[in-house]
Parts: sequence; C-alpha cells; structure tokens
Amino acid sequence: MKNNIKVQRAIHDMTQADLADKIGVSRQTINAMEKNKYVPSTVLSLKIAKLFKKPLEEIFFLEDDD
Amino acid sequence: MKNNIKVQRAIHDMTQADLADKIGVSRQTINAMEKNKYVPSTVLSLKIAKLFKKPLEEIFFLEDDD
DNA sequence: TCTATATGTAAAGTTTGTTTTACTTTTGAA
DNA sequence: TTCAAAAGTAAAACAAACTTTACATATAGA
Repeated sequence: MKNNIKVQRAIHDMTQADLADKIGVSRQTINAMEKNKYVPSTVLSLKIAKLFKKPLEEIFFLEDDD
Repeated sequence: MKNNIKVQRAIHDMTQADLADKIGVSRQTINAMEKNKYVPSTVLSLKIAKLFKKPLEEIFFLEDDD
C-alpha cells in the first residue's frame, strides 16, 4: 500500500507534528506512514481522509503485492 | 469504528468463509471484524471495499469515540 | 430427526502497529 | 553561517491485529 499523505500535508501546509496532533498519534507514526514503514489501521486512515476532506481511496492506494 | 460487512456479504450472497478466502484472511478474522472485536488494517478494508465495489466510507464508519 | 453448512467464540501464539525517548540530518530564514 | 524548526531514523517496549486450532451453537434442508 502507498499513500500521498505528504502531498496532502503540503496542500494544507501542515507539519508531521501538526498532523500527528490533529489525529491523535505520535509524530513518528506519521513519519513512518509517509515512509511506508507500515500499514496504518482503518481508523487512522479514515481520520486522515476526513481531515483532508478527501475520499480515503484518493490518499491510500492498494498495490499489486497487497 | 463500525462496519456493514455483513450487509455487503448478504448483497453478494457470500459466507464469512467466502469473503475470507477472497481477501486472504482467516474466517475468524472476518467474524471478529463483523462483531467489532478489532479494527482491521487499511489494506484489509481497502480490499473489502474494492471487492464490494463501494467507497470504503460506505462500509466503514468512524464513531465519536474513535 | 439427522446432517451439513454457517456462524459464534475462545485461548495461545506470532506478527505488526504504535509509543516513547533520543539522537542525527535537512532545510530555510535571519 | 548560524540557529531553529522540520524531518528522518532507531531501539525498546507495549498494544493490537491476525492465525491456528478447536469446539459450541444455529439453521435449514433431506
């Protein structure tokens, strides 16, 4: 799975720490997500999609090996 | 978080085991998701939404305590 | 009623998400 | 060039997802 959280942050001019605060996780969690270190929970991705006012599928994308 | 996987299964006339096979998890994982025993990963929920041809937000819903 | 299929549940174990702390590197503005 | 903020990274610890095995219950059709 991939995501474009970094782009969404840029659009909304938010730092990793800003985003982490808004959705209630640590900054490292945001950083790791952006670096594709792991797959977030559905609650987390729903919160991020809601915050950025985008359908979840426009931020998170399945890949062939998923 | 809640979900309506059971309804989607009914629409598509699939058993928990059918769904589990299609998305590559155990039947108990599907059962536990339907019973809200835990929050699935975003890969799982994306696969389910894709299978049922619905936007993820029409199958999985944030709740106030999320 | 008997049987097969579907669902619910539980415990133990493995894997993976997430936090915390802490340090390094990058970037940009003064 | 210097300083502060932002981003990258890593290790240890903990929490939660997910699997496997196994058994119980429900349901519907023969």
